[in-house]
Amino acid sequence: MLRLHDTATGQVEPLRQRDAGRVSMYVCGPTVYDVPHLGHGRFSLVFDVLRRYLLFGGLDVDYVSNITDIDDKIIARAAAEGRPPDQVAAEFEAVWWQVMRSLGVLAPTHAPRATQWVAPMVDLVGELLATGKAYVTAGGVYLSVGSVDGYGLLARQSLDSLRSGARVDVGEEKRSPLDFALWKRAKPGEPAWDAPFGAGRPGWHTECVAMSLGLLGDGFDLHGGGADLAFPHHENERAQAVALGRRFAGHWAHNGWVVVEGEKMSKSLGNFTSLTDLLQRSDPRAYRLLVLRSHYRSPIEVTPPTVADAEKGLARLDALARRFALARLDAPGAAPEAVTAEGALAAGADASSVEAFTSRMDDDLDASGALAGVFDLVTRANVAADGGRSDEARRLAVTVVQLCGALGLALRGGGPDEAGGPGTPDGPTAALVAERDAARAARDFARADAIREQLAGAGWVVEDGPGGTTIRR
RNA sequence: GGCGGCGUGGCCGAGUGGUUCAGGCAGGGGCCUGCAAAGCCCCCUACCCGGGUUCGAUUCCCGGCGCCGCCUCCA
Repeated sequence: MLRLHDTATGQVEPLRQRDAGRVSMYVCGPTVYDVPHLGHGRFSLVFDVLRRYLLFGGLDVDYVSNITDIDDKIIARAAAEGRPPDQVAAEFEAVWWQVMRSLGVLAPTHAPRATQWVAPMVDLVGELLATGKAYVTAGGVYLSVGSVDGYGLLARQSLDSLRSGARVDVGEEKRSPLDFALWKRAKPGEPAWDAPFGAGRPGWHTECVAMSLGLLGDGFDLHGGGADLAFPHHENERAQAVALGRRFAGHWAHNGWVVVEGEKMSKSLGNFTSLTDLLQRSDPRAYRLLVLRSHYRSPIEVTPPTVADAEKGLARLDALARRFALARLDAPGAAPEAVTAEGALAAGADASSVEAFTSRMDDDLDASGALAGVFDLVTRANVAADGGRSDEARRLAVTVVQLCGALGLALRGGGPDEAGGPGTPDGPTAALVAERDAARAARDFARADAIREQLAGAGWVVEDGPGGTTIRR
């Protein structure tokens, strides 16, 4: 049974299910006003790993992750570029899904767009007004947080203490600095939807309430996102649900930062902040491995050296898959379909290793520890193979591939038909390989080395094994 | 000002009141190999500082120092 840190209590607690055998989770998705950055990648990977691990345990998972496609930033960018906001949103949403695919993130069960949920949001704001806990101003509708019991839970601070630190914007019509917009009245030229309290657009915090409750129902199991969403975003979502007397998320999970050279990543810090850049420069699986290597709540350093380190770790895993000609879990995309414990065992994985993996992961998703166990299996598999114990070796190697698959890591066994694999050498290249084998058989090592140079020049890594020369990219 | 987190061996990064241990990467030495690559073995080996609790603390408590984050849009 998975135990997971809950931001609301500050404790690691069992992740309870409202409906037996089924987990309902909501993860705050991106505002699509720009290309995704490393932080988007991290939360997507973290919650993908969580989801996969729940699936691994045989649970069904309803996974909802939204697209915020109407927002001040989108409007600002559209205005700056002289095009409609929905065009900006559509462009960056497309980039988003493409990046998610390349990271091997399983597609959400539902991926609602804010603009398609405006009607429920208008209803929700109307209900809040009816309770008297929300109020209308010239600029829109605000929620009075002082009327909400327990406001500050996720910040783990009292309302008073939050108030004392709050910065007050001049010119706002809020009754309290912490009150937040449920609805923003449209200024001329801005996109607007009709509402009884004035045409405008929803405030950011409102959409997640409407969509999570609408798609997953009251008292859904888990709400997640990056640590900076805990306050105020998630707190403000919770406040709305509480104000309406509805049961909201049963458990809150937040992942840690991406840092660059010791500081929170920011767009001003140049290199590697864009996820698309990272994925162009390195194996997308390396970022997943990097994320898996540290605890999900810890900050991670993502820099060229740490990425390179992860790529080398990946190479060790791939080499094992190659040695045993395993790893077909990557079809059809960059990541495997969900792997279940049952499926892993049926595929021949070692039961005690699966158990060890499970107990690590059950402990607040200790992926780093689980991964250490996997690397241990790599060594054991190689040792067994070197020692001629091929059945044992194969069982351990299968375990590695299956457990990596459970974490969403597709290993590459070097098969020519493998998605994302090296591809089949063309005729002339294959002829060179054959010629090199002949030269080695004839002990013409000068010729063999020359051919290796030539192949290396074309980007092939040459490996001589008992069965002859193999090459790979 | 309020609240929270972190400080581990060359680097990254887990974990724990006590004999041996994370794990990866890098480095050194060996084995294997025609040479490489891959693989295996061995070595390098830590817990910010000062008190306290304890038979014993890197692990618990207190204090200090340093770093980081949230309190404002932010993954």
